[in-house]
Amino acid sequence: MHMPASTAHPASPGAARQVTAAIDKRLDQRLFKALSDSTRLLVLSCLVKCGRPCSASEVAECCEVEFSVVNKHLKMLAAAGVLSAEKRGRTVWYAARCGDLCARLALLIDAIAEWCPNLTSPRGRRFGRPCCSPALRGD
Amino acid sequence: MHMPASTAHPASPGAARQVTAAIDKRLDQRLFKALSDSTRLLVLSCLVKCGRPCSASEVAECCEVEFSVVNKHLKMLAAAGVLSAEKRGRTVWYAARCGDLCARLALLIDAIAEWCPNLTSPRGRRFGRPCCSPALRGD
DNA sequence: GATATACTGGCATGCATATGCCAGCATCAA
DNA sequence: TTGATGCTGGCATATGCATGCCAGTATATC
Repeated sequence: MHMPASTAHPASPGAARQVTAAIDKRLDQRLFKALSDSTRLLVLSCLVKCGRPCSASEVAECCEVEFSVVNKHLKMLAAAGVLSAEKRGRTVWYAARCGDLCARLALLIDAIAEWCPNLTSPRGRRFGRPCCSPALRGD
Repeated sequence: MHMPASTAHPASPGAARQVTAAIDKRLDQRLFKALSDSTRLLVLSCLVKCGRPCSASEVAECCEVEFSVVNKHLKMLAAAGVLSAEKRGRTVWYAARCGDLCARLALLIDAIAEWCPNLTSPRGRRFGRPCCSPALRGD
């Protein structure tokens, strides 16, 4: 993982690491991690479609996944900010924090939009121009 | 405010699996996977900040990561649609497809927005109402 | 053709983590 | 109190995958 630094490349290794540190913060790797597992997507979809807070045992029953597995995924999703968790008595009620989820994904869009200003997505949202010219990209 | 645990769940297991299948397509798990690794984020940031197509060896030197490792990550990012790849002679030129990336993330927003209509993000984008009422969530 | 360059693909290794089981704790009802 | 319920956390196992090495292939140059 260690090679001599080069002057040929526009972005120095140090600069790249700084950029990555920023990306790690702004793109929120934990959110991607949380959404990159199929079981967690199943759990999330269950809660979103349910539309009300559910207990871990309800979700486990709905998803047909072992309780302790679902429980751990629920805690992870809550830690990533995708779910809200509220303990009442001996039961923890989990609910999809759709508002937060949308907002955080919007922040991702904004972060990437800063890289590529003035680009328009197919759905009509405005982002920016491609960061690489068509001639350079070869398209 | 208490949910009887014995009550049948609104979303049946079969329905949940169907929903998940849809989410797997629309939320594009592969994109999350591609963005959930720190080395791949480093590679992506290098290419984004560079602003022009780079060869695998350039990226490897820039990121101080072993060539074959970078090469595999570049292929994975390209397979996820994050990078464009064009072979010219014996060199493959990779470039960040910022436009596509923004567009695909916009699709994610749209997908989630359908779950939670009429919600506004802190940056002023409009998404929807929370899918769970404050009373049910206990806020 | 000979050689150097650039990439590809396979394999082994180590690490992270998803899963499943289970003991234990906290809470509630009788 | 006692028993039942619901969740927590630890452990072992299995799996996926990131990494690194290396042999092989494709291409360009001499």
